[in-house]
Amino acid sequence: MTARRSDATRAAILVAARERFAADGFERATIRAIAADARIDPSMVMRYYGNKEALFAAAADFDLRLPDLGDTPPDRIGAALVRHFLHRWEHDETLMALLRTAVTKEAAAERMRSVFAQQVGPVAARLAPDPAQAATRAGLIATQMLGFALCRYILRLPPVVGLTPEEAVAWLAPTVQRYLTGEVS
Amino acid sequence: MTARRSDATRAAILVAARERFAADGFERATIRAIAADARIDPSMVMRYYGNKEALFAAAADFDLRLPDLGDTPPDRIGAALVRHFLHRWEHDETLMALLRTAVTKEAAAERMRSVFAQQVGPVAARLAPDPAQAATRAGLIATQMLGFALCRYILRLPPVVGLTPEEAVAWLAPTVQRYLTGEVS
DNA sequence: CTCGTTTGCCAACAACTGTTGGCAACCATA
DNA sequence: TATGGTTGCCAACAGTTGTTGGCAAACGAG
Repeated sequence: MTARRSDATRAAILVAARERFAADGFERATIRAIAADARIDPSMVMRYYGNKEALFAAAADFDLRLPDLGDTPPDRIGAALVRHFLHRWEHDETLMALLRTAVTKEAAAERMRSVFAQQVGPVAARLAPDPAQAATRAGLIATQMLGFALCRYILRLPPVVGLTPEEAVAWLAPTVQRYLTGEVS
Repeated sequence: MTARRSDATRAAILVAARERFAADGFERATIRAIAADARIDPSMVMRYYGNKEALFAAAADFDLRLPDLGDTPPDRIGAALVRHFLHRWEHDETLMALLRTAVTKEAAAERMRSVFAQQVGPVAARLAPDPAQAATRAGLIATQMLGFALCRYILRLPPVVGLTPEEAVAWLAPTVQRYLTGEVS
């Protein structure tokens, strides 16, 4: 596949779309605003991505990129996971775009579900004492990590915004660790 | 103040507005749809509530109604809080309307912040080992409770939806308890 | 150079949005 | 019964939205 001359435009649209979706959510991010950011005509967005939903699907294509964790001591996996989540969240606005949209668009919610099922699920499956609980444990981890992101990056609750990354890890790691490997109460 | 003849209409509008805001979020919930649900003309909504933002403010007026907890053993407060949150969430769509909107509307986010600061804050202030940490502890509780609500009621992650209320309490109570009274790691 | 394709912009459409003003029916009070 | 405010609906406005079709310039293969 040879590089097309319009690849730069396509990429610029994608970058602008991610920014707008992350900052405003799906409905408030308009094609016109995205096109203006990318310095092209709104009709180009339609030509290259079909429609707004497809553009979002392309812009919100996301991978958690969980590290292997194979050589991490089992009792430190919680901290490693929290640290990784935090890092991903701070350096990639795709997650923010996805969450802001998932709250009101079923298609985005479905993608969020699959991200956690396919990427956190396996980690839980490998480490949970009882494999039958793996999905539940992955779900519980999702509640804590997504809740933290919601409060810190979206709602911007002052006490949560004020935590340093290491303080956040110190507080959340035991929770995630317990959800992953702890006994059922 | 004598009861006006239009009070029933006002109330019907508010009920319909809460339902729509909870189900669709602020932008997708249209005045026309709300009016249709309430079986009145869209212009009535404007006459009685001024504009859409004011209508939302009226519909999303929310109180967590945290119980006194004065006679609850300190080590059971976590469970009591989780149980109460769950109950509130299942029986009042106002919280859902608020959360769905807070993700994209700053005014709603601000209300969410004040709900937690003014209603969860005092509980933490009374029970936290170090009063200086009260706000942080309240914030951490918010991350877990809002994250759980997000995953269960909005994103509908299957493993989280599948938990019975008592299972949810069993899993989350230790987390909330630690955030409230546990030592800093 | 020539010609078909690609890239881009402009203008417009149709649908939907929040919002407004006017008009008819109703009601309580005098 | 007359009057002034209340309740409700209809029609319309102005702005914004996603989306489309056509046209001009630039490009690349022959």
